[in-house]
Amino acid sequence: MTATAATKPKRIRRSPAEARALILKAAQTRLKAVGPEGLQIKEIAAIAGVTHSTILHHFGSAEDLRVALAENMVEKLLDDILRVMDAGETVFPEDHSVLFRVFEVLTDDGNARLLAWTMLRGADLRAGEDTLMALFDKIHAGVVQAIKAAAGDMVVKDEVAERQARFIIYLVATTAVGDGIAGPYLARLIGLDETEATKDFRDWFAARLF
Amino acid sequence: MTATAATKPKRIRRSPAEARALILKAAQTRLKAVGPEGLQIKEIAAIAGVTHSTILHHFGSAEDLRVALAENMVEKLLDDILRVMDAGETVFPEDHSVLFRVFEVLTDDGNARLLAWTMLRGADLRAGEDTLMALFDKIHAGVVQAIKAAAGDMVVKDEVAERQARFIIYLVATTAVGDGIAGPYLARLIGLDETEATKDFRDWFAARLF
DNA sequence: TATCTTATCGACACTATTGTTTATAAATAC
DNA sequence: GTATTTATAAACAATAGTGTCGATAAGATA
Repeated sequence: MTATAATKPKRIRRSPAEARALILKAAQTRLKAVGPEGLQIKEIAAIAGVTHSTILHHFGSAEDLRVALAENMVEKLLDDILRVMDAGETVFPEDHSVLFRVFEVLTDDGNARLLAWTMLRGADLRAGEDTLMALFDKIHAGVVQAIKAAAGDMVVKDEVAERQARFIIYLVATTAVGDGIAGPYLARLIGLDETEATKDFRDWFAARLF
Repeated sequence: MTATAATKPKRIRRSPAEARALILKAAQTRLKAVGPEGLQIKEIAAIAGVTHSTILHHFGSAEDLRVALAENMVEKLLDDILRVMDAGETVFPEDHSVLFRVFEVLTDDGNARLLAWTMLRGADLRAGEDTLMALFDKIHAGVVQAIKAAAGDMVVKDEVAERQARFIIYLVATTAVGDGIAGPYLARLIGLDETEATKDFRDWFAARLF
């Protein structure tokens, strides 16, 4: 509004990496605001302050942008979980922070919805699979350790613990995804209030994981 | 191809209820084949053997058809579960058939995907809520009974059992929904093969529900 | 039989979204 | 300073999917 600000804003030329990051962030904002059905490139472009053809230039297609966003999210999520696991001395099962973090990111931030949306559209989500599997391996190792810790004096065979760890991870992941999508609806039907459907349920769930 | 069959098939005029049922069934077929993203009224119309404007006539809009389909599915699912619960003498926790039925309907028939799709589009799914809540109440009662049975000689307070039953139902529902959507993807990442991700996991899950 | 209702159809119109093309300007290299 | 690259933009084209309209015919009612 100032006189000096009246200088017409010229074109901003970003590096590809910067542009992609900017657009992904705008998409993330849009996702949280209106859900995955609002994820159309014109809207995202408006938030990012670019035109929709710029997005197409960097991502190839609208679908590819959504896939990139989902992959980006999964990777950040796993990374985040690993950091929480590494941070706490007592991870499982006394400490519920890891589990809460999973729910927080997937449910509360709308990422489960994005993930579901992307998958329902038949996207492959294969890119970066090696990275993700490596991250999962680390998480798996942490859970195995937690299982043995929870067993106390009892000796747990490696194979048994590893298998159980995979099941636990699968359970947590599917539950968080389902919670993120159908949680509010189910809670209403079943008769759980806000607190019960989130904090109470998550505590109850965490307590009986091991 | 026969000469007699050459009689031009006249218009078939159905009752509204019949027409709706026919269309819903076609939509269900299409859903299982290609997932919710293929649920477009022209495709459904082709399967049902009617034109897409007939669908619009009976359901009002394409979105309303999807909502009707999802509601129809939820109601049939709950009804089905109740029937399984009533049928077996020993329901929970020895018998896993109820749980397996939930996964079967939600995951294997693609209904979790439909449900998620409908919810992600922001549909309300409020119609028939009273009916659904009544069904849920019955299921809840069955689960409470199972909890007490599982406790054996130990006395379980009504309040405690009822609360736990709600959590269990919530857990099963969210898990099945998440499994139906992200199951295959997660299984691949975690390293579970087909059998482990379905039968084995479901058995393991059922065994530790109570 | 005559009349009325409405389920069905076919063709068309509308809109939202994606993708394409051509031009320009901002960095970078020489 | 000149040339090259390419990120950005604006206008245009294409498409898919939904919804509308008028006409027709199958039953229902009298």
